[in-house]
Amino acid sequence: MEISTEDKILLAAKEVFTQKGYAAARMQEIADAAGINKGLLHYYFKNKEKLFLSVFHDALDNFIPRVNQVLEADLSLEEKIAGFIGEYMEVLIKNPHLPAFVLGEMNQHPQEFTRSILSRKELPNPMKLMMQLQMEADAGRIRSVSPLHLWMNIVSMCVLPFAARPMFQAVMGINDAQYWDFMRSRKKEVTDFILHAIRNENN
Amino acid sequence: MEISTEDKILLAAKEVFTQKGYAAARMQEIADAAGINKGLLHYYFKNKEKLFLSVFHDALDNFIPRVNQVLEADLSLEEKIAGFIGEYMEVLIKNPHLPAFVLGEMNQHPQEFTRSILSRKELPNPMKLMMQLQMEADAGRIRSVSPLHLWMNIVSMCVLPFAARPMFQAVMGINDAQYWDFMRSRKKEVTDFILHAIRNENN
DNA sequence: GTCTATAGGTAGATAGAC
DNA sequence: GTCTATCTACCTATAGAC
Repeated sequence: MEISTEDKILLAAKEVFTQKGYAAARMQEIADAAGINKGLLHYYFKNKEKLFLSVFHDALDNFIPRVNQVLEADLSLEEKIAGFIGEYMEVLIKNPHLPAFVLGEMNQHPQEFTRSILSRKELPNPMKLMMQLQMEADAGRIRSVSPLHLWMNIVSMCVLPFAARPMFQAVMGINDAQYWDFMRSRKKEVTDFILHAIRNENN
Repeated sequence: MEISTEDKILLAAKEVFTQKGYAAARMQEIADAAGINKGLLHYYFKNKEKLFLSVFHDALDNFIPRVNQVLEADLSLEEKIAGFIGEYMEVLIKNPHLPAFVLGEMNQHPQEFTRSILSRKELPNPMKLMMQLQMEADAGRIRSVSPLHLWMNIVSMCVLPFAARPMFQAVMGINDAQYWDFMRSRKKEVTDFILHAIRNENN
């Protein structure tokens, strides 16, 4: 079972684009990484932009459905928060360059990104989680917090440590092994942190 | 009191570099934005990389001392956390493109970034805050939490909402005014969130 | 489908007049 | 200090043989 030329290209392109960004990526380098030549690259993907969009959308399509599955599941609030953080960080541990890549590119082309993301089949959908938060707060089972801020807080704590890795390691003086130890311990740490933050003080 | 040509260039370069990134930025566009021509650009800054580094380091030098001043001040834990978040977000509100720019560039050139940041006069210095956290936890005045994780949590909640703005607005369907309302309300919201998360349950 | 060779355009950098 | 003109290199994309 061979790996098709198209998949070899997509794999190589993912590597180069995520590490260098669209503008600095070179078609030659992608061809080299895929073990083919530039001509063949244009045979499969008419131009650089089309190849980039394939990589970019593949990344989102692998990501969004997985977290949505947790967000839309029939789980208690605590289970859902723990499940979301676990799933989200699991995907990022396997794709550690994804956050900086997506953040960088979408800020360099915000209007194209917005058009493009809104036309996708699936968007991140935190609505059910936010409704649950509101209900639990109304029922007095958790502290009353802004669902939108809480959602932003959860995503921030999951995503930023990947994107800020070079600064974090430099400032803290930690090596790669220590970084990954820290990241692995984060799933539980962030979950506990959030559950404590929304605990009702009257319990 | 005129603005010097060099400052006009730096200002224009900051705009173009922070929005397009190093690789996609064009010397021609910077020259146009500064109201001069390409030749003069090379007269003041020998090449593109030197111009970029001036912008990049100016950004960090404007940023790091301001937050360090709070981090190293003689304040109670609660005041320090509130002060840090307030100062950090205040700077970012005035430079909203900075986070995605810095995150993107440092991930595209991690080794150069690491060399460069370590040779700067001043690094972000959360040590005193982290010692305070440890002491308060040992004294039982706050819940025992990992200082390193807490530090990462605070920074994450401050920084990511700027870098993730296009995704956030698209997914939530909110306009620019609503986005800025949200961001302005975040200083207090994040501070409260953290203070609740580290509250000691036995109080 | 896969390759080589090259066209065509663009951008960083320099030379030199004023 | 500031400008115009130009050189040189590189990179995307295409043409065309196999």
